[in-house]
Amino acid sequence: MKTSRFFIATLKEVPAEAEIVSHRLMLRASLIRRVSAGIYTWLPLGLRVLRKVEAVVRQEMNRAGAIELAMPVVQPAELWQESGRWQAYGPELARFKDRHERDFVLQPTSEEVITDLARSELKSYRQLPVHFYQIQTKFRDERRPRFGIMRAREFVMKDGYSFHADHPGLEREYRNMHDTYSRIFARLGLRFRAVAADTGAIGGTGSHEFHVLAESGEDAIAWCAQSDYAANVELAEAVAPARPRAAATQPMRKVPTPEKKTCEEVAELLGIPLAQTVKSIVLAADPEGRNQQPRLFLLLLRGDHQLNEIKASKLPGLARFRFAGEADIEAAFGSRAGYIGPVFGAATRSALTVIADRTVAAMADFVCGANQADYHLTGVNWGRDLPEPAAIADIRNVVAGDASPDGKGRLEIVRGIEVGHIFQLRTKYSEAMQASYLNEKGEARPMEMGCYGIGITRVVAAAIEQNHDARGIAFPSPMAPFEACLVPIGYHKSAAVREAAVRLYGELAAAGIDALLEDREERPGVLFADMDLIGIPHRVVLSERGLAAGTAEYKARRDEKPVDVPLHALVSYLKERLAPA
RNA sequence: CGGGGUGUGGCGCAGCCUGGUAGCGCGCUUGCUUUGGGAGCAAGAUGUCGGAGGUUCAAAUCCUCUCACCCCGACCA
Repeated sequence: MKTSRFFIATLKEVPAEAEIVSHRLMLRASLIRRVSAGIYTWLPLGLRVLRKVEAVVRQEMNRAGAIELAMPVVQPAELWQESGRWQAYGPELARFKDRHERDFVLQPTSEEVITDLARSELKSYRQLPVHFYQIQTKFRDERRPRFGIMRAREFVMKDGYSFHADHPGLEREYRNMHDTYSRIFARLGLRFRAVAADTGAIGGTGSHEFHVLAESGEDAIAWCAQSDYAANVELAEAVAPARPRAAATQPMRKVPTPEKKTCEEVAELLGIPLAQTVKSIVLAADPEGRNQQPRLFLLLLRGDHQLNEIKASKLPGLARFRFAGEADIEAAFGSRAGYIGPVFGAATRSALTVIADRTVAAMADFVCGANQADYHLTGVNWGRDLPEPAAIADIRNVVAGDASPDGKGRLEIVRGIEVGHIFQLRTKYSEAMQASYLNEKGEARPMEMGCYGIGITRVVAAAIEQNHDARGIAFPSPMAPFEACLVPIGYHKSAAVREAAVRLYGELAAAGIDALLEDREERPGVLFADMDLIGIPHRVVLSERGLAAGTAEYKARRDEKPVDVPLHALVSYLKERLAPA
């Protein structure tokens, strides 16, 4: 491809709309342009990148035995009513009526349509297992689209759905997809990690997320260098301290702490480590009934730890909790928020449920609020100053240095961008939509289902987050818009350079190298800057000087300095660099 | 949805407080020079100042309403 006949519309300045690196670079490099919030045009350069990612995904999915099909973007409401998602999905699901006033949705995923297909086409165990997938546009009316293509409303996803006669069959395919996804992201040249994810209400062994590691990632991942444990922090278990609780060494004392409300302030005032303090969080669960009081829960966490709301919501009675208000707190504790604690009389105790984090349950001589404004208690000990906690649970986020739940080392925390998710759906949809098959005995059985997604468009943004420098994008070769570029110096001045460039370009094309010939009438600096910005991984420069010496100059995008390569050896040299396919 | 912010040539911004000829840089057009890391000089073109209403002799500027977009929180590929 000649650049003069392609569309490159790079920007020197960053549009004000962009905040994160990948978004800025995608705009500057002319990969995308915004049309509306969370809705983008993929310019020719960006589309090439997208297609390359798709190609790798498609190839590996096919290799894994999945079969590609294409389902509609516009889907009838009836199927969604049948699965229950018409009611369950909420405003993220874009709905509209056609001219006959019939309801439709813009699909955010396609479980309904695929299950509808399966129930009408798959009748016998002999037809199972089967795995269908598509690569196609999705729409989710996000409450807050952001970061350009990273969290768009319209995006491209590879979504696959597998059907099985039994759970072991599903588990086999699940492992197959786990391996396939790992191969895909490895082939794309990304540093990634597969992590255990929340399985929600469905349960089972079944859900992993694939995260591209990047500082700007929205998710925190806990992983263990000494084992293969990795989990989303939302899910990662904080195990109980290995050491038993120490014996009490201090008497309980009430100390004045005027205007010091947070654990940090109190620790600083008293000159003690933050880890010696206990913070008290009050949650309220509103009852279904009309005039009943909300039930209050006092959650105790070490001062330097954070509440994990997902874990809390899984405790009995807290499925739909909210944070208690000032009024709730004062009514129960007789003190302002900021000074409350677990040491109180029977009246208060009967009004609420105390839940201590595992770490707090093992603390001794700790500091907490005194349930009296401007006072805290020090030297507090379980069993002596207050009853042993009624309930002990894991309610905090893990932090770096925590023991790994598999007992094989310590956890580290890294940030990641979720680009893939695999899930064992089991029979959720097949039961709701009566997708059953006949087994060997002629009995009807609901199909076991799995679903598997990769955010194709997000992969592009994530790859840029992970691979960029001051000059622009440094695409991993497998997803670069072009594999190599040929930059002749003086293309429009020197017949020798022009002829050499055209000849070499022909040789590269013949060798199957997807190269870009930079023939725009611009100064060299402009051309170099553009090629660096759009992230072409390999660059060859031709000049009169080099031609006279019988050499061309080669530089990889990430190299500091170029090297001279004899012209006659250039194609084989390049092929070697491009190598691993 | 809640909170914060921004809308001025294609892009990045100043001007607004204190009302009075709409400006700067980049980009674009033409010409000359330049040509190994985003060139120089000269001459140009491009604005209903997001929209509507109001105050005023006069509104980019003050007031009201509205729309769009961005950023921070609960969700997901």
